[in-house]
Amino acid sequence: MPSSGKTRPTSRDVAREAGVSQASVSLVMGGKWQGRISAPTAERVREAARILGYRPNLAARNLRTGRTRTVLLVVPSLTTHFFAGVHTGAARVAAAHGFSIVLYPSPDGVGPARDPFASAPAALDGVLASSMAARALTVLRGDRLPLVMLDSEPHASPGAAATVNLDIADGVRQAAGHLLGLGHRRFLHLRADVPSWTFEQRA
DNA sequence: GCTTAGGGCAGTAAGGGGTG
DNA sequence: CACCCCTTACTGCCCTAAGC
Repeated sequence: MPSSGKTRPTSRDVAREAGVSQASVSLVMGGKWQGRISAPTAERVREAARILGYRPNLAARNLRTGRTRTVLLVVPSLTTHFFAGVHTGAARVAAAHGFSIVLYPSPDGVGPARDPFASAPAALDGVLASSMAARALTVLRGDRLPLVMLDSEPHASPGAAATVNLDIADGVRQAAGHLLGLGHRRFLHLRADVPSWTFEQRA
């Protein structure tokens, strides 16, 4: 049972329940026990954790590792299907790698995005920015946070670890070709009045 | 009012007991 | 002696209590 009236069991509680040290619990729960802990002992630890309802304390883990396994996703808008899709995909991939995504809307994708935390570099492990200008993220990421740019001008993000873009120009060419093939000859391009690399490519 | 000590929690390097 | 399995001791940062 959880010790000393606490509402939440700790790894020490699990260790006591399983009859092992706290370090062994850490190895088993972290999936790093193979070769260091016997299978029966690992199973005993897992069973004790299950009985107590133990879940690792993320604050303590972050304290020890100095990492938060949290990535900030910065998007210009929360009300379009495109960015909903970006978030869904990012969250799915992040979860598969043990990361979580914090969504942060920065309505002006060009101007500087404000830091939503007291210090983003202390609260985050990285920044994903969709359809933003890299310079808009200076305040957010400082000179430490890794940055991946989505849907952004490839050569205007010198600090980015990677840039992921759709082949917008070819997509528009194909769409135009399709319409031409259907016999259409006059087109209207209705575009947003926002200075954006994506819109320029599309135009 | 300021400083110091200690608690909280999980991760990990280093080390030790037991066995073949 | 080598290896397996596990423990010990320490670390990180922040907050609070205790002491001066």
